[in-house]
Amino acid sequence: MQRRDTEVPQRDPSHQEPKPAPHQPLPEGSLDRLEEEIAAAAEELIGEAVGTEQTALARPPRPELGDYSTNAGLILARQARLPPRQLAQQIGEGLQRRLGGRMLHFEVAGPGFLNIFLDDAWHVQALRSVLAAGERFGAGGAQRPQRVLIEFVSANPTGPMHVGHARNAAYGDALGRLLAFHGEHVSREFYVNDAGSQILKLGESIQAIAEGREPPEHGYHGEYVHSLLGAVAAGERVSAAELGGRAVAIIVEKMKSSLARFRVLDYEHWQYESELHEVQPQLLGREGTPVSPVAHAIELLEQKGMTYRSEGALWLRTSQLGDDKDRVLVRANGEHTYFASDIAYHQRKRERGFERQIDVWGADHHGYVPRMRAAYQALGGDPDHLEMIIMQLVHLVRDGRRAQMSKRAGEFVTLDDLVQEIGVDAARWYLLSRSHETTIDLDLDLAVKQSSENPVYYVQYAHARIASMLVKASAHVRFQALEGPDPPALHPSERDLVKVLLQFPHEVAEAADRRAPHRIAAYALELAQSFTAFYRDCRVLGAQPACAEELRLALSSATQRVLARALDLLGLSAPESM
RNA sequence: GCCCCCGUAGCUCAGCUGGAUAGAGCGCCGGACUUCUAAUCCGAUGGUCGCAGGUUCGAAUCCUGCCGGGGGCACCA
Repeated sequence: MQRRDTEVPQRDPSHQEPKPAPHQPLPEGSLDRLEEEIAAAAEELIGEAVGTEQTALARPPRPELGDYSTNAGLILARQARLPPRQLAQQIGEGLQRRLGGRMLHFEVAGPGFLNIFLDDAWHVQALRSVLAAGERFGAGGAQRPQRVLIEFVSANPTGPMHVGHARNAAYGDALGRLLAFHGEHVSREFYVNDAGSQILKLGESIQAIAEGREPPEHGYHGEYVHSLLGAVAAGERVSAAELGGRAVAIIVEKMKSSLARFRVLDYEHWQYESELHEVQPQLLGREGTPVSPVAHAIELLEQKGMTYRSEGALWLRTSQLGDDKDRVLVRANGEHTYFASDIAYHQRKRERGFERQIDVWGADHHGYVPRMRAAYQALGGDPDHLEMIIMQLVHLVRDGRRAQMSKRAGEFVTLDDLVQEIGVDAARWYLLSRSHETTIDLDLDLAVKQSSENPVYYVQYAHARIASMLVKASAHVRFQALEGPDPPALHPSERDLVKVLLQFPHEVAEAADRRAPHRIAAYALELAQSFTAFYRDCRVLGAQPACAEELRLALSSATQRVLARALDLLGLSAPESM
């Protein structure tokens, strides 16, 4: 074993840092630590601080190329004024002095890669660091935790949620879980568009059907409207507006239960658009009297000189802030546009103290992005603090051809249909294992047929396998601390599994920073595969010597924990048995 | 016309803030169940990374142009 005091990187030799307590070792097995050592070795050579943003510690494509490789020699060659291979060689020598026996040897390869070969003790120590982190392994990597508000789904309350909403729901929910685990303070909201003409139309449609008439032109048809007839009692005379309001209440309740079944974590707040038009006692306007949030936002924009009147309407100068043209806030007929409500909503969110707002929108809203960003900026917000994530569409495929999703044509797959047909886990995996930036083709018949082959079950199976194994083991082995002597030699599959586990914090950080939960799905599959290979190659229960069994149980336990975490981040279940 | 997304194996998709011989799942073909869960495993097949230039030691990745697919360009929501 290396002496610890030779391994502490001394970035500033003149500053005496307190030695770490013997029982609180630095996370020697962590990749951050390894990167630090590489950077330190490079700095020692170059004699100045090096930019490590560009350098990367990677897993080489083939095992013969070592456990890890770094491109530091290539990236820093210019700064060091050395040929890349020569620099890599010297960094390797420095690293060898720092890591001592933990590094078996190194090789310089290709144009200047430094390939690093680590010994078994390094891997065992790495596993210990994973175990020591416990449930927090991979958590809390956020640089500076912020109050983040994610608004997602926000389906119009005029009909059922379709597969597009399902994708939005799965994504927004997973992103929320991911950011929270990463260390952000996450809130979730659903924006209910319960104002405007569409709700009136909905009321009129229900009225018409209740009275045996045809719904009005551009009204709502179909079974779904029939299911809302409970909003009006037999013989009762109510206005279309009132009826529309009642229908919204019913639909929102339906959406809540559908989302809960889809395992979407509860929203902190359901924001009704209509409330943004109501006078809020605590919100004082220019005149010193209470105003509505919409009026408040418009006043602010007027004060900043960002509005003007033209053709009877009130306009916002969004074209000054990157939009193609100016946009109307108040129409000539005196009604507010949807845009005005949305501005008020975003302003309220900011005033409520959210430092970052993430809106998850459908692809059909992408043209809306520049004006919203402009408005946010016009109100004094930092445009970088408003993220509008555009989800690409889910295309319905029937008989190998794309079909338009249309309520009238019956080509309409709802969130509930999807859950009923293939289940929550398969549906979520299907929607979350792909980037939100790519369109998805959904052939429901095919999805049903293939649902049993969904890779999600492979991941869950690995989890269940470990669970069942650990139940058998727990009676006679203590493994959590991994206190025994290191086993004689690790199997390649054991070393590989350790390295895949070590990747997890990095994967979480990447997925969170890039708003890309699908990376977690890819990682979960890779981890399950590595575990299965390990399970195939290494007998766990009863392995000899005892320290080998202890290590393998520890490895299994750590894997189970990370699998469960990855599944949870995607809102998937982690069954104990299958 | 302008803007956004996509084009990678038979299919569905990863990889895209530049790294080594481009990956996975499914499908297809051949094999493995008295052994810790066979919802598994092993092997085989499978690619002009849409096309053409450019930048670079190095391009699926960055830049430009083109082709193809999808979506959006309201005093609708």
